[in-house]
Amino acid sequence: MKIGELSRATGTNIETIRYYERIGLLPEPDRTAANYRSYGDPHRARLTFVRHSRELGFTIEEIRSLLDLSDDPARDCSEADRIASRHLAQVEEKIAQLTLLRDELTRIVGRCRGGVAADCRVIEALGDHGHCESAH
Amino acid sequence: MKIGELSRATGTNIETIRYYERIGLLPEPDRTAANYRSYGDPHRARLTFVRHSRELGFTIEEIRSLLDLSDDPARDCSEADRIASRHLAQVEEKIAQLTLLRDELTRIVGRCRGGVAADCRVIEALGDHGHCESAH
DNA sequence: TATGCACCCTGTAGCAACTACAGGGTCAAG
DNA sequence: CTTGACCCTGTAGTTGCTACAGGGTGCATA
Ligand SMILES: [Zn+2]
Ligand SMILES: [Zn+2]
Ligand SMILES: [Zn+2]
Ligand SMILES: [Zn+2]
Repeated sequence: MKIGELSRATGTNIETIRYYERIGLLPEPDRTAANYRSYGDPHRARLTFVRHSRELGFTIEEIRSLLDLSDDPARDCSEADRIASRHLAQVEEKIAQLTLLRDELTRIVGRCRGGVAADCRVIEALGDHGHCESAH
Repeated sequence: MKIGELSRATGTNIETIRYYERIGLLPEPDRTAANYRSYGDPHRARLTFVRHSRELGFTIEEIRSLLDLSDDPARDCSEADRIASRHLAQVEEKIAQLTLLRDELTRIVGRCRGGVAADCRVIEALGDHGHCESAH
């Protein structure tokens, strides 16, 4: 399969596929006589793994570790568990942070009664954290 | 006040202050005889506005628009309201997205029972979105 | 007077994870 | 034989900083 086909099969931008190869996340595929990249099913599975992990928010380096692990089927899987748990914790923290932000923004947006910039409570609130109710 | 003092007064990295000047977010300050930047209270207020807005998640371009607005006190403030509301909507969307992610990750992490990588349900789940319960 | 040290300057390069060209080659259909 | 779709490499841009390298300035101390 050529790169365009792999791109369509996995919903991945062609440039992104080449990028993953360049950084060593995907192995270099064979080439045709015309120097075109030629992929097989293992490549497709690996790229699917990468894209799905990215959609779940894992970083490239985390994915690299997870791939190393799955390349070595006899290894203990506890590292995968640790990586996923740590990532979950980060997502939970990010949610907590954004929730604080959302509450603060809701308060700020609600203060505007229209008028000129000089009197705008939104602009005033942005210039002074003292008007905030949380540490955000 | 010199840049180090402004840095301490606002909790902003010195390099960041110079960066904001370079991209035109902060005006070029006067210079001392030794070519050191020299700031006054209006600079401090402006930088405080920028930092607080950044902490609330506004982009540099949004902050640029908000600053333009507050530089022109007679202007109608509805644009500020629009920018803040749109940002709030984005934050809410991000929270919704991360919540889906969190639920999916929780499910995935919960599947690991230990053992070798070949049998790991975490690695299996990462390689196949078919195991997911939401669109995340 | 020398010298150490904290501070300041400019300019450039790096981070994450892509994305977007420019400038060229390949191949099948009409 | 040309048109169009596809492929190649290499480089530069995105966002919002951060980290030097390689220099200059200013004040206190030995
Ligand atoms: Zn207003
Ligand atoms: Zn605040
Ligand atoms: Zn496992
Ligand atoms: Zn999924």
